[in-house]
Amino acid sequence: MPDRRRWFQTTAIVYPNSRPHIGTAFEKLGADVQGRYRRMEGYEVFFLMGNDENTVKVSKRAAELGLEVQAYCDDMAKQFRQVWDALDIQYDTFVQTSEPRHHRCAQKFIQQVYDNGYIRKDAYEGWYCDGCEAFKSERELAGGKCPLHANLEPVRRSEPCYFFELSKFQDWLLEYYDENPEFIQPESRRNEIIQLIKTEGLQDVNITRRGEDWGIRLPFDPEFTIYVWFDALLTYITGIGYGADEAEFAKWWPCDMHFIGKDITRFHCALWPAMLKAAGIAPPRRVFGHGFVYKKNEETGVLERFSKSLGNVVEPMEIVTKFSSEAFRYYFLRECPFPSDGEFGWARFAEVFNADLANNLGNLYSRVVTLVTKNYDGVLDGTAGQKPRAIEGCTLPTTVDSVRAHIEACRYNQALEAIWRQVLDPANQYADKQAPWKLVKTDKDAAKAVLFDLLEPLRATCILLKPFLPRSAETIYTSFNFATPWADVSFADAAEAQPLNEDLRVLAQLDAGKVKPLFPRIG
RNA sequence: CGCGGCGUGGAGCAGUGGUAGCUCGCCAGGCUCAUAACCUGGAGGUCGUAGGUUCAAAUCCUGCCGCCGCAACCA
Repeated sequence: MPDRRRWFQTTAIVYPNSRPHIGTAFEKLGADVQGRYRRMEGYEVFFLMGNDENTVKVSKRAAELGLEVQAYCDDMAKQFRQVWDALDIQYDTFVQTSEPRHHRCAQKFIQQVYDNGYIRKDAYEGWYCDGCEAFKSERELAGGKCPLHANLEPVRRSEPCYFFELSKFQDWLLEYYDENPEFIQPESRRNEIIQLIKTEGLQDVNITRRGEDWGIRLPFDPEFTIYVWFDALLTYITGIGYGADEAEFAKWWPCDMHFIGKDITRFHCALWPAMLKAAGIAPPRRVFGHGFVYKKNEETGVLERFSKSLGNVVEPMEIVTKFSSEAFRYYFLRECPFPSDGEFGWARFAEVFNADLANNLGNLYSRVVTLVTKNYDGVLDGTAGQKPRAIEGCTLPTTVDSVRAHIEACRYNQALEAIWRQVLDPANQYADKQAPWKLVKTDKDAAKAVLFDLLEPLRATCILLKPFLPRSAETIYTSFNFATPWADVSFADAAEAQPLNEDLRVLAQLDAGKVKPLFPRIG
């Protein structure tokens, strides 16, 4: 057991050749919930994000726009961060791979791997397209021609390069997977990778490019630059001090969770641990390959991949501006299973928002506040030191345990479902059954007790929702004088009623005795 | 036989051997504190298909059909 529980997590490093879309945001969101949850649970958390800028595509894009590459990268990084900030992604560092620090540390790393004897100079031979000025794989040349330059004949070409000897790590990797069943998550992805390696095997990979101006120089042969994958993965260690601040690096490494898209599991589950092993560094603890979000075509009902050519890209800011970051967060976390695929459609978005946020949570909050305000002037006398009675169908300790388990397995949609079905629904049912608005006319104390009971599921919900909807949960929670300060709440507090030192009262700002709707219905 | 995933009431999903469940939508009723919100009840499924194993299969096995991902500006 480490003396202090710490949690280091990362999200995939993004190519900034276009602005982030919903799918990119989905990943950041899933990681954010995990990070916020771990913080609540007392972990010291470090959340690393960044942009992958040392690629030919980026320099081309900058050239198209007539910008200096660095200026272009800095501007994109700014734009990305604006989006992440708008979505309340709570990250601790944002690495740009064009930073001098990253360059230095990456060079140190590759030198180490070279010194350890896992990089060899050889010749790369393949089909080269003069139009693209790049090598093309057999697959890309299906039909014998480059799909982008059908008028040109691909030529056989050979050129010097450096190979990373990935094949040497195949057995070690399979062993590592075997000994660490949690390494690749979810399980379906793990099976996929193991199967892939067993059937196709791992080949040595060319990790250099020649004749590029933009990128990181190979320290032992400056004619070459480091190929983007080898360089990008290093962000995960250069961002926490590798090669610069060894104490800091030792504190955070190995990584507890790399969040990545399912398309790049190979790089993170095979290449990355092998690179680290080659440099004498421990492999990461877990890699989580999340699913993709597809766009539901509102007219045809067909699911499409977000793509510029289809013109169906939805930018996160569009939703945040129209609705709110909380609405954005809720939809994707509740509606799209993180471990597998999900879909986005405007109609569905409104449906989910209205049903769960407006009608259920928002309405429960507003009916309770109104009842307490109207009938008791906002103060429930005599509730100091009291404990609420349990509501039928709502066993908080059980629910808290299952929500916890779901979050730890990144099953965010199931965590949210549990909160709604096991806490909020019973609360609304209890309200209806006890009818405190009626009871208050005959037995004011009994009605008061019912309202006091109703506040408990609301309080627990806020705590459980804190990683998911940080703003709304805070607004609701701080509408009352609950005992534990918002900044200090943990899941354990949600399971057990916390007696107050003073009578319970409504602190929310009211307009004519009513709260402003937190989630105004759409439509 | 490249690898992998999916096919459950109108829509979206849960359910890995033992009376088919949830959300939305729809219909009827109740309530009126609340954001025309809330609560109760109902209609609607032979769980893609054909076989097999079993006392018992949506759930295990096999064949077939259909859809999708892994290779392309794209997470």
